[in-house]
Amino acid sequence: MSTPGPRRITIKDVAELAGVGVATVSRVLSGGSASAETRERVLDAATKLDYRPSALGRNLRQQRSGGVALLVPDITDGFYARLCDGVLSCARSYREPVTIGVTGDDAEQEADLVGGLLEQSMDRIIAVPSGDGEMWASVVRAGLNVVFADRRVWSAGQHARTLDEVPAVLSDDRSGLRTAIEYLTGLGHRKIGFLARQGMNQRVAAFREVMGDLLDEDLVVFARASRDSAYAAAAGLFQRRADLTAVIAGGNMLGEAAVLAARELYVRIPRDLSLIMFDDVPWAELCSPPLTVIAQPASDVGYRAAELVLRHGRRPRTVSLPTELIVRSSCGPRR
Amino acid sequence: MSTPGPRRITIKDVAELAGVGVATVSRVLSGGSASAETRERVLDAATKLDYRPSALGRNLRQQRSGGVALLVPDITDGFYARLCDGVLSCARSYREPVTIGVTGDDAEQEADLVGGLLEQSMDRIIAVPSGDGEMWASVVRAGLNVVFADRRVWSAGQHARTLDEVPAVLSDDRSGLRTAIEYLTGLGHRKIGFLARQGMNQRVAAFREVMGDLLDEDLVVFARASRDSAYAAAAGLFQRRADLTAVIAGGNMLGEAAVLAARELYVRIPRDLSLIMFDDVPWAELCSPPLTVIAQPASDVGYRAAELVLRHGRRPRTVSLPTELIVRSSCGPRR
DNA sequence: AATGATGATGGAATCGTTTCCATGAGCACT
DNA sequence: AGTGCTCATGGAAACGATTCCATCATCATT
Repeated sequence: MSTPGPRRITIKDVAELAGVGVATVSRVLSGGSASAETRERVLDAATKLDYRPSALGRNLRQQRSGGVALLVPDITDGFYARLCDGVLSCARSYREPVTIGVTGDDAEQEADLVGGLLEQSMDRIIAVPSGDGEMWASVVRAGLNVVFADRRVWSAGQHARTLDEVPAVLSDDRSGLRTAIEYLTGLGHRKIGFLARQGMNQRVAAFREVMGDLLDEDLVVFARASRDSAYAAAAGLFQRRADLTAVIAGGNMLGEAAVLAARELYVRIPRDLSLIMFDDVPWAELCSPPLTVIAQPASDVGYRAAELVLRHGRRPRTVSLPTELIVRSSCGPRR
Repeated sequence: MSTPGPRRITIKDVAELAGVGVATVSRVLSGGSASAETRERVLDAATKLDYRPSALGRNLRQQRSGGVALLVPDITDGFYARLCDGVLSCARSYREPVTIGVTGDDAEQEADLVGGLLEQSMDRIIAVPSGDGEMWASVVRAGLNVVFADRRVWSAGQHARTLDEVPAVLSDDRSGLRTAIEYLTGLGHRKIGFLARQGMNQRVAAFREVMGDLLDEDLVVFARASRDSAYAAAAGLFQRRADLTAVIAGGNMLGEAAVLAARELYVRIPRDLSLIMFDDVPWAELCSPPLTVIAQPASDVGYRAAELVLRHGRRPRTVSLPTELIVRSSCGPRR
């Protein structure tokens, strides 16, 4: 069926043509020391033969496969798509392949995925973590090079130490939220709701903190990862609490759900309800009315995380990227 | 710094504990023949030691690394994000890791990426191809297992044969376009424009064909992959041809650009201009006015493509998935 | 001149798996 | 009893790189 084909060019061929040993070729090609003359001969031979080192051989020897793994909850969500894009673009400049896995914000799936990566001897992971600290702690202790992006796992119990060591690139939810809430209170709003997705602990915590006395725990609701669940959460909140005058959606899917639910229930934005959404997606401007948003540097988060995991130099504990309130037309004064 | 740690459990350890040779262990674990008793002993030993085969060793021996590569123009585009999601979800059920690369619809970057994959000895690629046939033909001849998704490369010259053999999963642009154009002509439109992105040859060809006598070549315009370019193309078209009464956007980024440009230029949709967009994204419904779209089964395209490349059974040449016109409010009668 | 330090070099081991091949046992048939 | 067949089995050879280690040359220092 398939012809034997031309044998792959190996380091041995290069060594032979250059009249040196394989060890020397390896050294030259990976930047080790060698005399100028030898170096030239080797390089010559390599180009003449169009030699491409096999990642397979290298990987086995080094007991680690190259490349980076990236775990996100949902690649279909514009925010994570941009985050991926950032990672991809950084990894590209290092010529490192990126393996992507979708966790669906589910601890079990995440653990599964990580298991697969372990089997592949992947030792660099960028993750938007969903699972419990237990699992991540064990991964870190196994010597894997982990960087968290967008959120980190809560240090719990005995693993606190291990997990606090893990670098993370986050967007500064708190400051964005603060600006947003100040903006809303400035417009007279007092009953402000928050639409969250499970796993958004950090963001919710920031909301609670910034709201301070104004906080009404009954106004923060959680949805699962699906669109339907987001819609249900939004619709439920709107119906349950007629006194609600403003709401902050914790992500673009939540925002979408809020707009839809509002429309369905004849709640007019911004007349009856002011809406601010986390994450500035292209359609926020196309929406009717154009949505006021807290813009997040999704792509930068990914890029920086990739840098952290790839450069591997001195590692700052955690970096926090600024968010920005972009005012459009979805907020109005309290009526 | 790092402790030597417990040595990895290898097949040799299992063999020793089970009192058999490594060859036997390998056979048992990969479903070869062995006596019932031996099989049990091996399986026992493996679980007792919590043995995980190393993908590295296997890969080197088999001269191919597992997993699938996926090349898309832009992961930030909702359509391709869904396509990725489909691939990911299929690959998951085969426990195969997926490596994603972004081509930016650029032949050179694509070739670069493919080079990287070659180096990794990846031999299964799902691609939304951007590059020339030359390159893909050589990849296919090198024995790689390629499946095209969303579009295929045009068979040119001597490579026609090779490339026609490559399976592809496409969405049936033609039928969707036909319905859309019939819908528009039914509303009285005659001057119908098409906003395309470079590389959308197939879709443009379908447009030309379906339009037949109505086709005005001056009304089909091309943009590059960026948002800005899409906006420029749309705005340019709207300004240049005041007699335009309807336009079809070849993708969601083009549609977005069209809405924005129209708004900017005080072109009212659907009063002054009817708009139909390829791809039903969540925000199409949130847009003002809600957009009439040609829905594409992006996720299915990805899923089927992954199936094709992974199952590798008898391979149908090409499969075409249906598209559907979803009428909302962005089209009106010609004025 | 003897000694030591430095640097370039190549042979060989190593990584963990799959697979080729030879061996030997068991069995049926002549 | 001898022959041939089918199995299960294990040793050993790949796969292609990196890297340890020993060797040797060169040069400076005492």
